[in-house]
Amino acid sequence: MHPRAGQTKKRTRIQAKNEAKILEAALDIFATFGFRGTTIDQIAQKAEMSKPNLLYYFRRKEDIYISVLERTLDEWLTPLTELDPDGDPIEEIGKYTSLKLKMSQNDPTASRLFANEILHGAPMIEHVLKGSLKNLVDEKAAVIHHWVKAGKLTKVDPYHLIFMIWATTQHYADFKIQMRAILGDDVDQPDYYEKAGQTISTVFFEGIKPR
Amino acid sequence: MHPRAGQTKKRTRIQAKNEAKILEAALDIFATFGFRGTTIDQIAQKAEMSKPNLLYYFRRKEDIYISVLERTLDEWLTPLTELDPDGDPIEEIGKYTSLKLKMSQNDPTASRLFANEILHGAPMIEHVLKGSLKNLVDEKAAVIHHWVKAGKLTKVDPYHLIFMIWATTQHYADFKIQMRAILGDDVDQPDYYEKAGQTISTVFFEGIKPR
DNA sequence: CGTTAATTTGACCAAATGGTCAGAAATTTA
DNA sequence: TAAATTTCTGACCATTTGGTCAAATTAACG
Repeated sequence: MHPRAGQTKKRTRIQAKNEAKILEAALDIFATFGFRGTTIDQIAQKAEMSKPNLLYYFRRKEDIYISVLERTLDEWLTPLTELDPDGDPIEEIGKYTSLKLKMSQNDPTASRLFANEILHGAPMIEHVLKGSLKNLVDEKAAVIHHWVKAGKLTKVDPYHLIFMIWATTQHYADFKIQMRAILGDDVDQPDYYEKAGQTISTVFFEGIKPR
Repeated sequence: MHPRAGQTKKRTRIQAKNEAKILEAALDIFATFGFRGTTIDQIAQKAEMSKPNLLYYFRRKEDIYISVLERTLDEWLTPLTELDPDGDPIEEIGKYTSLKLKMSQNDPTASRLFANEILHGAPMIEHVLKGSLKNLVDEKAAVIHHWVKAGKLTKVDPYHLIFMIWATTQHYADFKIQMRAILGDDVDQPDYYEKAGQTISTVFFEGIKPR
């Protein structure tokens, strides 16, 4: 029987293994070439199986894509959920920024996957953006707003601050090729990200205006 | 005779008009769907001409794409060239940031076009990135380095500072759909960008740590 | 006006690609 | 081991799409 036919049916060992293999391969390919730029054959080749066999597990290309997006999304949102309202504002934002930067360093494909999707109008995950993402951001923006009101942060708009953090950190995943063109292979060494983190921290906390 | 056959040949009135029409249409489509996601038919339709007629002016899809990239690139690099070594550092960086943000507001397609190209590995413009872009950035990074040495800026790495400015400002073009999902239609109003500019300025100049 | 050159189009082709299907091979289960 | 079920594959199909071409139409020019 087809593995997707019944959702309640128990998953086979082979099924679990192959689905994982496909999704892992697909993440890489989709992140590099986007949805339309990716062919099923590419994924199949990377997952070391024939195209019809891959289509035995996922009926349509779109199904693979959505699965990959969903699977990556949780991991992607987690850091923001950990922003603690009761913690020290500077420390909390520092931790969050640093964590996001680390994710750009260690798993740039996830960032690129979303960048692609959003650039193309987010046709597949618009409802997620307007749903759980919006809710989460609204919640954390309120936390930051509270910190500002309490005088624990300079007066800034919480939403734009969050956007700035996303922008600066994800830039290190999405635009790494541009950085490599400018700085050469230094960008592949760990101390590159250390320097990035230092600069980001300094600018975010102190600003560039000397005192 | 084919218009592309002889480069030195004078361009017809019709030729100039249609080429411009094509490139304008192509910018929009390529920025939205990327290179592979774009079909010649889409561009032809938007430019209000038949596909074979479009191919009369540009032999291959790639030719259109490269033309669009080249045409947009100059405009894209101009602001950085205007960073004046003899000006006041804070003022110069402020002007640059504000100009880039305005460009994201008024011509987001250009930003998205490059974001797409770079995300996909910059296959068409790698040589430009390693050439004129690298040179320009090296030059301006030296200027910033000088400012830092002179104590006119907080101690930050010039390259990472430039990357931060790119990231934050271009984010408002590339990720506008995500912002709209979170903030609604406010993002289409002018005071949205004003608020963005204020927040960016505050963070960049003062930092978020209250004093 | 009439000739020449530029422009436009419909019809068409070949390759790429998403997806199907009948049946072979392998695995599980009784 | 034998039947039942799952997994896998080669061959195949339909559509999309980049690109060609001969011929028709229009514009330019002497």
